[in-house]
Amino acid sequence: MPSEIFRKDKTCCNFCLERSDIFACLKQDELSVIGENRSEIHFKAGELIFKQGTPAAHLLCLTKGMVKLYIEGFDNKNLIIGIVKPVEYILGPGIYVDSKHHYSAVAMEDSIACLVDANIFKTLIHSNPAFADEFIRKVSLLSISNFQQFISLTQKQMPGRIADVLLYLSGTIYESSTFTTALSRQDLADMSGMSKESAIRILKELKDEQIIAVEGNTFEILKRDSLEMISQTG
Amino acid sequence: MPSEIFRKDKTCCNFCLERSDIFACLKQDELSVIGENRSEIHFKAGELIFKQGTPAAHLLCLTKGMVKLYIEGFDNKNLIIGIVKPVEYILGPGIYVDSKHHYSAVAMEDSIACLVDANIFKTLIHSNPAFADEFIRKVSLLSISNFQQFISLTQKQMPGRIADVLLYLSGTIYESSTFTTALSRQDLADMSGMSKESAIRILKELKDEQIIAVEGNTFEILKRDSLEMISQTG
DNA sequence: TATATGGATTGATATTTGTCATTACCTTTG
DNA sequence: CAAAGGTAATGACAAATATCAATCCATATA
Repeated sequence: MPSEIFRKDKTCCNFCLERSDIFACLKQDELSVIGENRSEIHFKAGELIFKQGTPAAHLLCLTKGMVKLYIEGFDNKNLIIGIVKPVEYILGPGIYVDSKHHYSAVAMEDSIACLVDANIFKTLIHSNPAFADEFIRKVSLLSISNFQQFISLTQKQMPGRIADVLLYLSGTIYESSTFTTALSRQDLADMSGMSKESAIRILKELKDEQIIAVEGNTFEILKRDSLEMISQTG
Repeated sequence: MPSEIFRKDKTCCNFCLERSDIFACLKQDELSVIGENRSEIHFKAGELIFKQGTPAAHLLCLTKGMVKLYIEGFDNKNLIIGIVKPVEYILGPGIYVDSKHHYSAVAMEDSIACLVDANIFKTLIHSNPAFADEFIRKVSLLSISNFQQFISLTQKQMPGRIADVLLYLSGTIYESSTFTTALSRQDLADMSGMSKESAIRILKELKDEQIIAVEGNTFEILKRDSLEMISQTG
């Protein structure tokens, strides 16, 4: 349960406390440790939050805005592996391996994030088994969703991949059949592993077939069934 | 350090103890718990060890043979996400999420594996922070290597992908520039996300260019530099 | 030995997808 | 207003890749 001091302090980690399930199992004094060792950072839309290959020593908890995570590949081609929205935290796999970032993060919109030293996080995992379980559960969920994207990108043709991206954005990220996104067409292409032109073409086809409506950066899923069918048939 | 009783008992978990780094941080009594609660299973080449979608409640530690892990996609197409050799353990992400397998495992050769109840594993993670760290480290490493494969499969063309598979087999799995594998051409295709025929064609090209030698299921890397170049240039 | 079986190989062809060039559109800036 | 810059959209074309069919080859089986 949230303590009084956190209720009063209407910033970052307090907010996290109320939303992100992973903090639910922390005791009051453990939350205090986090609260005392965090720094809140504001990012403007488009700003780089951290870059692949640089040293990583912090857990990042997003409290406002939206962030895209992407692996930088060859020829300046990126692969977007996920979108993060409040209140969700980002803790790359490098923390336990080589203390480096293995993907980059960019603020898609003006965003606010809290940084907590990774060592504090590790200490909590040692001292609180339930917290450790929650953390491993989180990592496992991420791994499972990676598998999904893996299959989508390697075994489906372009319409199926675009369908998956649209269903992901509508279902998981914006939680609405209509959504306006800060993602560019290039970003959608980077999520579905194709060229920008191909992404545009597939979107136009879906639009022509009245399966979706597109108006600039506003999308509406008109026939979810059809989209799911396209996702299935690859 | 291995205890006397484990030294005497020359089977599964004792062997694991001597090899797999994750067990190094376990205390003697903790190892005993594992030792008392394991069952050793023999698999013939080609046998299914567990199937995607079925209930998962065990940690599997491979002590002999070789196992391929693959995601079953659409149209009977598989994506091989990794090869496991002794002494390595397999603990899918489902254990902490939905207690189901999220990929299938098949014995490539005659294999022996020990099964340990996942709950025992979870208990150890609670009681032994160093073990928890090792485990999370392992999961993180897996995640990082997933990213590598992700980029390889989505951003490289066929020669680059085949090069990556050959370098993986030579470097990580067989640890030799010459190796004979139980993997079929279809398996190599399933590792690199292409059709069997395409895989065969690329292998032939590499052979024609004297970069590798192929004789049935025996491969030899003749020019590692060239192969790495092909991997880089996609 | 003859015959089946399954993987490996090859060639021809069709499909998918990327690249390149051009234009349109929209916003910002001088 | 005009110019500039960026994203979006479109068409023509080229490259990458899959599919299909046929053949080869080794091994198992009758």
